[in-house]
Amino acid sequence: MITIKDIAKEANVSAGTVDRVLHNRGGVSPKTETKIKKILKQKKFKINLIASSLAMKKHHNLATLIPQYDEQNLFWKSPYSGIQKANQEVSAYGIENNVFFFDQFDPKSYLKAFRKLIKTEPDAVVMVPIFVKESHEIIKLLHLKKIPYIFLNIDLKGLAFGGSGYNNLSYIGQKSFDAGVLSGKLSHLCSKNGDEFLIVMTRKNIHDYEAISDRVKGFKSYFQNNFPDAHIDQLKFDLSDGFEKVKKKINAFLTKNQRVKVIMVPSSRVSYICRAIEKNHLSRLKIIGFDTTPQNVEALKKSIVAFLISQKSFNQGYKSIITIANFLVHKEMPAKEIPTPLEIITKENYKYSHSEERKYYNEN
Amino acid sequence: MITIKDIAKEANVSAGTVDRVLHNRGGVSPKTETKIKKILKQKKFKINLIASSLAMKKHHNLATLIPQYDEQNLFWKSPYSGIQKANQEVSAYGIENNVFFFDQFDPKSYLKAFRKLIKTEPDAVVMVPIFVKESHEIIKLLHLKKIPYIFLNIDLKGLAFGGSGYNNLSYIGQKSFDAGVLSGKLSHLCSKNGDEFLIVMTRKNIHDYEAISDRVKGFKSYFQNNFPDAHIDQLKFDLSDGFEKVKKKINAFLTKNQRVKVIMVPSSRVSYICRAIEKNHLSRLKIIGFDTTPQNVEALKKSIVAFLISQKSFNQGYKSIITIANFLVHKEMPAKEIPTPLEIITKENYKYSHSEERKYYNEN
DNA sequence: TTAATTTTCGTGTGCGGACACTACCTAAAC
DNA sequence: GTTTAGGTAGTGTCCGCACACGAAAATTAA
Repeated sequence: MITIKDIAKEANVSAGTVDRVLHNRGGVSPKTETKIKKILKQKKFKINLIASSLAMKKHHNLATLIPQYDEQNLFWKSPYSGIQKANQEVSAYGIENNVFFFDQFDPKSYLKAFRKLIKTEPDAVVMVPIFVKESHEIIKLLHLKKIPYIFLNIDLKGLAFGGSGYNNLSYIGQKSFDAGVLSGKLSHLCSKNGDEFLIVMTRKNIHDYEAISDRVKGFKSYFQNNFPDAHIDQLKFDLSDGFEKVKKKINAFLTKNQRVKVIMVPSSRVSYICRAIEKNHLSRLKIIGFDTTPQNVEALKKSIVAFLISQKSFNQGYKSIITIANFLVHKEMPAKEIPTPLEIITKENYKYSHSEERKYYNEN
Repeated sequence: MITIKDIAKEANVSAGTVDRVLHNRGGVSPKTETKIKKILKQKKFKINLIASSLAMKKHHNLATLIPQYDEQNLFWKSPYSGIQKANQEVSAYGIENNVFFFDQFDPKSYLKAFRKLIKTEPDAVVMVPIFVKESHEIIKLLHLKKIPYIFLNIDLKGLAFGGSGYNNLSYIGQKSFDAGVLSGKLSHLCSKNGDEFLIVMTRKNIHDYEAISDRVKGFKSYFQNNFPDAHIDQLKFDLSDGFEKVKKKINAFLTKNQRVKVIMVPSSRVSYICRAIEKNHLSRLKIIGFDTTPQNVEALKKSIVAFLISQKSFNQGYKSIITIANFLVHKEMPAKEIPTPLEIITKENYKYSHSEERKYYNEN
């Protein structure tokens, strides 16, 4: 292993000078600089990240703004776990992360949580920009204070700051449209000629309306581009609809439309829909949904749901922190978009798919 | 962040004493030991791995024994890339890894490569135990020299050492049987009542016979457990069969058996089979294969292949090195089996699935 | 009580790099 | 010729931990 001292000796300079060259910190004459650079390349010197980050140890102060999860809505538990795992890892690098929760249905709590957050004067922010208007306010302030921020799970677009869009360092999450395309492909693969398709939308999680509608668009686009004659129906439910009403409506529809053989639920509420469907219908149906919430996985294991498309939200949370930590510590510029894999989960491969998440749970 | 010094101050002892407690190195009176341990827990002290590994920096010497890849057989390129990536990362921890290649069809080259390997006196070995008899010899020697070893990609079983099996630290790879079950599920999902299934086996890669036959067993078991009436045919080709012969045989079979609608190829040679199948047959077929070799991905993108089941061999290689490095540096005992996810790849999600591998390629 | 041991613990150094501080040298200004 | 500023380069300290060495304290033997 080549060290700075090795290079220094070779070039007849001190370690300090080599260091200056390595970090372009100036104060080195062109002659010695080129000499050192040559030796650097020749010996294939690479900074020892271990030693480097130990020596740097500035105290960085992160902040994270994410929705609170509860038993009704377990979706946000997963990214939070990933964030916790990452927090543990980066703490050795002198990075501390404060997490601030808000109610995903209450914009006011969002702003309130942010106000708390900003008081900690973070060096960078990871946020889930659920509410459009409020996020705009928040980001304006972050921009003003020159605090870098990244979007987690939701890719807020907008014509902010004179049409150039938001200046988030990165977006970490799923490409919803492509996820929809994939659900279209899977739907089609497990159908035969003449089968009809049904999209069931629930408005329970109003916030990710964007993502859900993109999935639907992707789904439709798959068929438009490949099998434009396919017959696609759509059912919409509202927050206010009770379970019984949903049940009645959907079963009536399925009774009337016996050729519907595949159902796609573009939200994470597929298990809810499954519970509403009567058994005599279930047997002829292939059902495709999103996200591996505990309830959805249950339905998958019972073979009620054929496919779940996972966005590995645990990894999303994990990656968001690691990404911003690398940015702060090693000045590593992340990609503007870090798309999550579109993971196809079935009853048969589930147990292999979230091993890291489960491992984390077991250890804690 | 809590440091050893913080603990020492709190306990009125020196850092050295805390260190002794932390590593059970003895020489500490029971009184102070319990006192320190209490404070350790109370303050939730965790060793700073960064500083720790910097201070430890013993020089570890790894060795890897894997098949050489070539244009005929690109499968082994992927794990090698993963290994290279890991090598880079662990080099900062003072770990050097020497890779030794052999011809996957030549047991002699396997032994020869190993003889070279053992001369470097490695502290641990990562190996792909392709050849049963020769591996037995190799492992006997490793056992004798007390060199820990892990299996990569192939899970060699055997009644060695008095029936207890091999003492590999870990196996990193796919659970072939379950991968077969998954292929069965996918096959079934994209079939309808009355469709017949065909398994096409090539004997080109004779070494992973075990894995391939396990996949077939898994495939069949899926149907036996769920749809025992399913009609499953099987075609076998030999190394000696030329492409033309394969072509003739398979097309004749498909012409005769028009109800065959799904083909499963349990090896990584699915694209080869696809090339052999005439277009008029292809249009009615759903084809499922294994491994994302460049040729297979090509067939996937052309919608000839419906599903590929990937074992993420890049990650396998990567993980094998990381695992053994953690074992050497942090004495972290790995799980006896580290199964790779069974990743379902389609045309639509391919681009999101191997991002790390591609990122690595781009950077190098 | 003192000497000889053994047990227990404190100190110092180094891992590789980052960075502040200082020392030197040259050249321009006086 | 002396002063001074500006550009270069060297030195030292610290990051948090591991480990060797030896000192102090406690115990035992004489």
